[in-house]
Amino acid sequence: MAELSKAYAPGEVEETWYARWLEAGCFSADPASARPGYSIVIPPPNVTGILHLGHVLNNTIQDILARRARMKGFEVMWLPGTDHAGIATQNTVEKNLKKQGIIKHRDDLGREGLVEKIWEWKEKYGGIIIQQLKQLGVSCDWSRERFTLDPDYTRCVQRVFVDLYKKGQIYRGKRMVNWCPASLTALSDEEVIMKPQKGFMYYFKVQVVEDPDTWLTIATTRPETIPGDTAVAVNPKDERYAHLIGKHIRRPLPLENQAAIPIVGDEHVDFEFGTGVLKVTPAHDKADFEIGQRHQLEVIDVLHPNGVLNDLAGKDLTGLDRFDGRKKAAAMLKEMEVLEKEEPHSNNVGFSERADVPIEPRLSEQWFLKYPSVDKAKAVVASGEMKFYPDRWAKVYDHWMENIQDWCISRQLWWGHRIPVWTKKSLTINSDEVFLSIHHPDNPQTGVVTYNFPETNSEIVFTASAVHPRSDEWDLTALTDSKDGAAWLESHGFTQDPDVLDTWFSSWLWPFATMGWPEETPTLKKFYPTTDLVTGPDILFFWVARMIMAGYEWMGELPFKNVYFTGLIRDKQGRKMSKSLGNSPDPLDLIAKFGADALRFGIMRSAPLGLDLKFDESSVEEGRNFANKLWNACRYRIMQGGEVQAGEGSLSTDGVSVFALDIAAKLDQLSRDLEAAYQEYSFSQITGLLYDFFWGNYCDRFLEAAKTDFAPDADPAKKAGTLRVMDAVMRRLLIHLHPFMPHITEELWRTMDYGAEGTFLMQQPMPATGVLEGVDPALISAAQTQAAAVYESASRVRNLKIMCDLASNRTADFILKPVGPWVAPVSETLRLLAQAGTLTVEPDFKAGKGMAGTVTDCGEIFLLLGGLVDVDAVRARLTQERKKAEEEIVKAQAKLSSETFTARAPAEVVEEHRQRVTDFTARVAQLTELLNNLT
RNA sequence: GCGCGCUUAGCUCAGUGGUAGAGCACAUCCUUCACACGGAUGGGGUCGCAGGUUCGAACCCUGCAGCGCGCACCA
Repeated sequence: MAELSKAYAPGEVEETWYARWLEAGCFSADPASARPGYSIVIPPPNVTGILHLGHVLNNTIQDILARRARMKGFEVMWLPGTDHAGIATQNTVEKNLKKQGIIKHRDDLGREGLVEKIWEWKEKYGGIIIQQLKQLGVSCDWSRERFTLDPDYTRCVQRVFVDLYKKGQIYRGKRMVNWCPASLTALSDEEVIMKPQKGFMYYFKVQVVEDPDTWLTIATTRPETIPGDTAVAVNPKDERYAHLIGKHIRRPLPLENQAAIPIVGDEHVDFEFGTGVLKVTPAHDKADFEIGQRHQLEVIDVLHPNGVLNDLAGKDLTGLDRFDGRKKAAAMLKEMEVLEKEEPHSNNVGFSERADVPIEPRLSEQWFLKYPSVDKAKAVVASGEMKFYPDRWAKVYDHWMENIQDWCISRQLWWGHRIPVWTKKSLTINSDEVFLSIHHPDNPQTGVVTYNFPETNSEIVFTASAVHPRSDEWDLTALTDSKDGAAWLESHGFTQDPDVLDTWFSSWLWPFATMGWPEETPTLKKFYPTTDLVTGPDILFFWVARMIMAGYEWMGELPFKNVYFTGLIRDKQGRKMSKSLGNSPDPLDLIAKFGADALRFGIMRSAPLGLDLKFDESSVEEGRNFANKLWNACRYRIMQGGEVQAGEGSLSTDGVSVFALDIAAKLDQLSRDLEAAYQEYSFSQITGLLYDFFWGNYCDRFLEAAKTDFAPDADPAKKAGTLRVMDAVMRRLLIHLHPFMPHITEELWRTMDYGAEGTFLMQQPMPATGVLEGVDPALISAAQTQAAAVYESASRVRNLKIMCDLASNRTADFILKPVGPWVAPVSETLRLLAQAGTLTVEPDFKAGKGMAGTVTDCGEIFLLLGGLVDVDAVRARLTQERKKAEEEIVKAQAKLSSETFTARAPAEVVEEHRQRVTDFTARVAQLTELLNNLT
């Protein structure tokens, strides 16, 4: 055993062990292993991301699960990787290029140029977060690192797209979508966040064309869209307006085109809201679009994609941003004297999650997906086959699945998986064999035909649609998931769809696309489905739900058995971590300052199950202190010398003190409690158990008690026994602590020689049985009672010392009147723990006058310091104690005197109360005697 | 509007029906040969409010309030 420094310095230790683990291949997963499989796929961080505390929490949990599983005998695969994160990454790189003055607009580089720049960026910065994760000590199998734009991965995405298309789950359509005017792309519903906004409600009046005396008042929050209005709607049941249906009003804007637009009746209109008259702008509102469909209304789009008003908005508004246009339009209405009022109004507005600007409902041609395997995905959680922790998220999941909407999967971006669809327009019938086969009688016009190209060994899926009924012109759509197929299409004049797929359309394949799908690889066979998924509830719909559906659709099985949802990390005031607030500490700084183990333990200790975590640096400091304490406990063991008891096996109890037996019993209890807490993924409970055991029981009690056996004149056999127990307990404690604090435990394991040279703690099997297996329970129980009594008594004596105003370092002499013959053999330990000069055991001791004392579980203990005692203080203390005991008696007796209690409460509860009365009565008697002695 | 969660010591949180707990912070004492990143002792709580169930409620039920989250959304 080596010497240890007085304080633990984590820096070098952590680096060294991580390098050793990597070198020894400790993290690599072998699909051929005979051990049962355990797997986790990492939630892939954004490739341009840097490590933040959310990652620390999430990956520490995964590492704990992975390391524990390894020790429990599983072949563990933790698969790491990164996500290309379409919008976020393209935005980041574009912004950066603009900042550097390389481009002003993405078009300056063009598609290929920009994508090339993003790849350069990815190569340069893409690995940062992975390197940072390594500093945290995570045990991912780095040889399996994947990226969602790897060639193999792309092939999976394309294959899935083609497959869904063939199944009729994917379609293209002109729909109202959520348009981000900043990123210039469509978004899914999940990427829109509703935010309460303060704006104005504008009330303006319009004249009925057929009845010039009648004016209608319309309330709107968006007057800039008036030029796009193609009707006004009223509820047909609304008596105020029903008679006007079919007539027209004059649209006030644009000034140069004050068209007459119809008044239509539509049930959608709520006559309680506003004036009960709704302006209908089919191009810029989802509900309005639907009204437009019902009444065959014209669609007038008055906005450019970037949110600037276009020519159709009229000469006064064109060129203005939508928000400036709003003010201008309101001003114009006012000038026309049709603006009746504007009043402050709060409403919810959808914002683009990424760009944080209000989204614009916009009619555009997009690809949509009807989700596959919905029923199976719903059932697997509802039935409990897949478990959510905490399980309340199952309800949220269920609700979303119940109301599931088609997914807009196309994005008008360049960074991502390009949609594997090619088109050729206005083809006329000719001798093209492909076309002829599509135009087969069984597949008239729109059928899906798969064609295999022998020369390229690739499959292409075609559909054809007539440009006009009975015309000879056809539009062809072709899909392929192969490079050869793509090449064939390109060379035959087909053009690929310019859009890319939503990032999540690749992420949802993560659990199997990373394992070699569609081949039936050994990895898939061994490690799919994965065991645990650890993620945040914020991506429950984005990712988790979709992975479940994808898992069933292509693997025929669920992708993971358990999902653990972490909380959000907030600052001490409960605010979200954000760059602008500057309240987000850099994990690497924390690691440098306190060590990775300290960060891991600290964050886990303050992470309540299923709740947000309020982070404070002091928790990491506590982790550091804990590590240091552990270090010193081992250091103390080393200082005692003697052979270390390596290896497992049950503990011989010959000559072992009650204190040693007690700590061994508590260790076995700890092992059981930990197992139960792991079953519930209750990490704060686990850290609590470990902390209490080590600090409270092992250090504060056992280690101090053990010092009796290490005194120069102590019995060598006793010393050996205590050391034996110390080693057995510390050995297992290191095993239990290892998943949380891998580096320091590995270092101590080596230093203490607990394992054979060249082996690692991280590869140690978790012992299945307790160290006291087979030991007489009565023996253990007696030891525990005695040890507890000594610890309790020591505390009372220390308290007595302080009451008598004796400083901690003052020695004082005591007399102990023992409660039984077992006390004398442990009295030396009690003396040590109580910091007494002498502690004389005298069964027949009779206290004299003016003698301070205390009642303990070992017996009455008196202080032999007559004249120096602050009698008043001791009296006050004893009186207070007696009062408390009397109150307890009153409480217990009150219960016992109730007949309903004695009749209805369980017998053991009643008995317990009787016992309490007896115990406290005895205590009161003793305290009274002590008080009498005082005067 | 619907749903979910939270409310316990100054702070962060444990505590699923039977004696209210921990860590930190605070106060006092102690550098005693594992650790001052430490030890010892102590003070501190009508368990958000109001009802109900029960012999007994921090815990179960109902209502209310405050905070947070999710879904939906009316121009």
